[in-house]
Amino acid sequence: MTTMSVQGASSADVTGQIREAIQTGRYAPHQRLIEADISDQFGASRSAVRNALLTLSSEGLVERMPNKGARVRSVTIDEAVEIAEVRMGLEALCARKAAELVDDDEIASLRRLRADMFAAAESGNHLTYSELKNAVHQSVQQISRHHTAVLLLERLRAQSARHQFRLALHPGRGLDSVHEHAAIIDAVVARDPDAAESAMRVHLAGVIEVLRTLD
Amino acid sequence: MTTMSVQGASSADVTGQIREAIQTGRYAPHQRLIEADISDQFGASRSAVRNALLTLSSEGLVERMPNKGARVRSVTIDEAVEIAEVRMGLEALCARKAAELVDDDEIASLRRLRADMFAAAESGNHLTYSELKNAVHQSVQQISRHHTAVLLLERLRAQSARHQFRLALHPGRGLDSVHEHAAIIDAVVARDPDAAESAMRVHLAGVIEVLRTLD
DNA sequence: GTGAAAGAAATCGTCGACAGTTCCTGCGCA
DNA sequence: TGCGCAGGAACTGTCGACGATTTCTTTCAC
Repeated sequence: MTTMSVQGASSADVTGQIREAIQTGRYAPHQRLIEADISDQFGASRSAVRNALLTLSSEGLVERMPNKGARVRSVTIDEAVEIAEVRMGLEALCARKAAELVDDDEIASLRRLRADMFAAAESGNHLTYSELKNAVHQSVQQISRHHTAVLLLERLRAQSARHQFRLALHPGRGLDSVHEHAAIIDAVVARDPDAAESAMRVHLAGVIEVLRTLD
Repeated sequence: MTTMSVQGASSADVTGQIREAIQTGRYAPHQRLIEADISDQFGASRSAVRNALLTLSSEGLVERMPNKGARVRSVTIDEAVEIAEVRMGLEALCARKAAELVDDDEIASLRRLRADMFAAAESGNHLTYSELKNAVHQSVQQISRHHTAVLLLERLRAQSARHQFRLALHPGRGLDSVHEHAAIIDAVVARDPDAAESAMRVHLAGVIEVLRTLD
């Protein structure tokens, strides 16, 4: 191999890097994203960056104004509430489907998750507890086998990541939350679609409630 | 202006043209979309076409395999059912919000729509009747002021346009459908969120039922 | 000083060319 | 005949350059 490739980071790589920079806050909300600057920053061509911004725009992480450039999309509280409301509809659907389709292995896995969650909650380990809560939602979605709903939920989660974070360190929340998540698991494990959908709705209604008071 | 622009159709134009070609069936489902061919066909540059395909892929109208090209996405019956299930969740949310937020002008407009719909149904005018049914859904979504849900519904509708079409000329359907749509309107006009959500769910459950038997 | 207009700078949008990848085809060989 | 393996055709992917548009700055008349 004598001819070294002169290509920098490819389109897909750059997309990932920018996405991470947005989600970790290295690029602040509402910050302008200038193609030339970013391409320097990552040692990629401007086209690669341009494509990345196009992709991220379709994911809702970036806002683009024709001829005026892109900026990090900042989701207002109102929008975060809208997103949570849509999530409620979609996750309710997933919970129902999950209760219909869950198999024995998945039931075992959910039971383990439930136990771990209680353990983490009692030992006050907030970080792993938070991760386990997310794992509950993820599991339910996987079990539902509903590709369309899961895809949309993924995108919505990315968009509201920032608010999700603020929510996580909201005081007082977490105690009810354990039982809400446990109720979801119990309903799915019991293969009761109505109860599963209802438990998921109760849980997300609580989330929306807190979101509304956030400021 | 002495220097004529040599630019062909721009990215946005091409996107629209290809989108239409897909939705009207000029590009058949599963047909390969070769960038060079299309750029000839529309007198546009290959980059313009490429961007268009990227956009349409994010809208779910086109499928792209890395290094292997794009093709018209063909939505299977199973996927169409999934999409309809998600629509049920989202439109139920919109119906609920619409019943909460509807103002007097919108109520008047809905009443007119209701009357027109019955008139078209009785006179056997299938084409305008079908358009009016769509108008009901559109109106409810507009009234709900739920940008997030409306945006997602728009995309889903584009994806399942073909099945929507087949559904329209399904025999026997249309008679119940009138009353289902009327029930939705009545509930929103009565400002009854629970009834509105429920009426919308009943209607879309019927749609899903028919979809499942389609083949 | 103020405001409009001209000019310059910054940035996005588009293009054609070339590089890289996949897929097909035909050839040699068992 | 069947199989592997060049070689080439058919595409997609990436790049740097140029053109268009917006935004900032300067200039000048009133």
